[in-house]
Amino acid sequence: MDDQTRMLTGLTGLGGLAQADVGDPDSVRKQQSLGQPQQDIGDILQQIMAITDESLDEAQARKHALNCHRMKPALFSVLCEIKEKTVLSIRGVQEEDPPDPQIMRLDNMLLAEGVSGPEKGGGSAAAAAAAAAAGGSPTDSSIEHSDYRAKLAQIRQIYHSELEKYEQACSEFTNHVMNLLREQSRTRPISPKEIERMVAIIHRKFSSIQMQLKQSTCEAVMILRSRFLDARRKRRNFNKQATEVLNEYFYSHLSNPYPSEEAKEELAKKCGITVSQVSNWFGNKRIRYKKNIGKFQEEANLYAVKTAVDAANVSAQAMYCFLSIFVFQLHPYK
DNA sequence: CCCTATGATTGTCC
DNA sequence: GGACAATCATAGGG
Repeated sequence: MDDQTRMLTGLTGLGGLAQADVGDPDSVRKQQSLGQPQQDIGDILQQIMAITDESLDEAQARKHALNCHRMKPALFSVLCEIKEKTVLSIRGVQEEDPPDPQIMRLDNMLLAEGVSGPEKGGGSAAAAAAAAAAGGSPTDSSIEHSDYRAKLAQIRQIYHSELEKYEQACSEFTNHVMNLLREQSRTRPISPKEIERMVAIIHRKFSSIQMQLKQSTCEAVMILRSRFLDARRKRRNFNKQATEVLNEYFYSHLSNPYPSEEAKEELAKKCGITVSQVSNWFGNKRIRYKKNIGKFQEEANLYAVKTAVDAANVSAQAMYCFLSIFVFQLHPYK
C-alpha cells in the first residue's frame, strides 16, 4: 500500500467515526473528554482496519459524513502538515531531471534526417545528401531518390500522427488525473505541489513512450537509408586492367601481400579506384586466397609466369649486355 | 534462374 | 586503426 492509499484509507476510516458522531452529538463530548483517549484511539484504529472490507457505497457515505464533520478542517490541516513533513521532504528534492542524452541523440538524428524538422527542406535535403553519399549520378539515382523521399515522407507522417496521438493521450490523462486529485483533495491531504509532481510523473511516463516512438522511427530511417545507400547495392566490378594490376602486385608480393600506404596510393592511381577500395581488395584477396589456395593456384601460376617473363625480359637485356661485353673482352675488335 | 565471383560492410581482435 | 572473418548484395556466366 503506498502512502497516498494509506492516507485515504485512514481518512475514510475517520469518516466512519465522523458519521457515527454526527448521529450522536453526545459522542463528541464523550470523545473530547479526557477520560477515554485510549478507548477512542482504539475505536479509530478498529475502523481504519475495517474500512477495507467495506463496499464503495459505504465508503462514499463515510466520506460524505467526514466532509460534514466540524473537526474535519482541523484534522485535514494536521494531516497535510504531517504529510508535508514526511513524504514530500523525502521525495520532493531529487526532481528536476536533466535532459536525457539518449532522447537528445534521437531528436538530433530525427532532425538531421528531416523527420522531425520543418516539412519541406529537411526531407529533400536528406534525400539529396543520400544521393550524394551514394555517389550515383543525378540521373540514374533520381528514381531511387524520389522513392527514398516518398518512403521517408511516409515514415515522417506516421511519426507525426503517432506523436500527436501520444500528446493528446498524455494531456487527456493529465487532465483526468488532475481533476481526480483536485476532487479528492477535498477529502485527502493533497497539496497543489503534490498534484504538480503527479503531473510531472505522468509526463515522464509518457515521454518514455515517446522515446520508444523516436527509437523505432530512427530504426526505420536507418533501415531505409541502408536500403538505398548501401554501396553493396551499387557494386560494379573493377575493370580488367585494374584487376590485373592488383593481382600482379598481390602475386609478386605473395610472401607479404600488405602494400604500404604509398603502394596503395600508387595502385589506386593506376587502377582508377580509391585507396580504400585497394584496401578492400587486398583484404578480400588475402582472406580468400588463404581460405582456398588450391583454387587460386592457376591464377598464381599465371601471374608468376607473367612476372617471370617480365623479369626475364629485363634480365635478358642485362644478359645480352653482359654477354656483349664478355664477348667483346674475349674477342676485342672482332 | 541458379551458382559462383566479387566489392563492400560489419563486428571483433590485437 | 588496421587486419581479419563473416556476411551481404549484386554482377555475371552457364
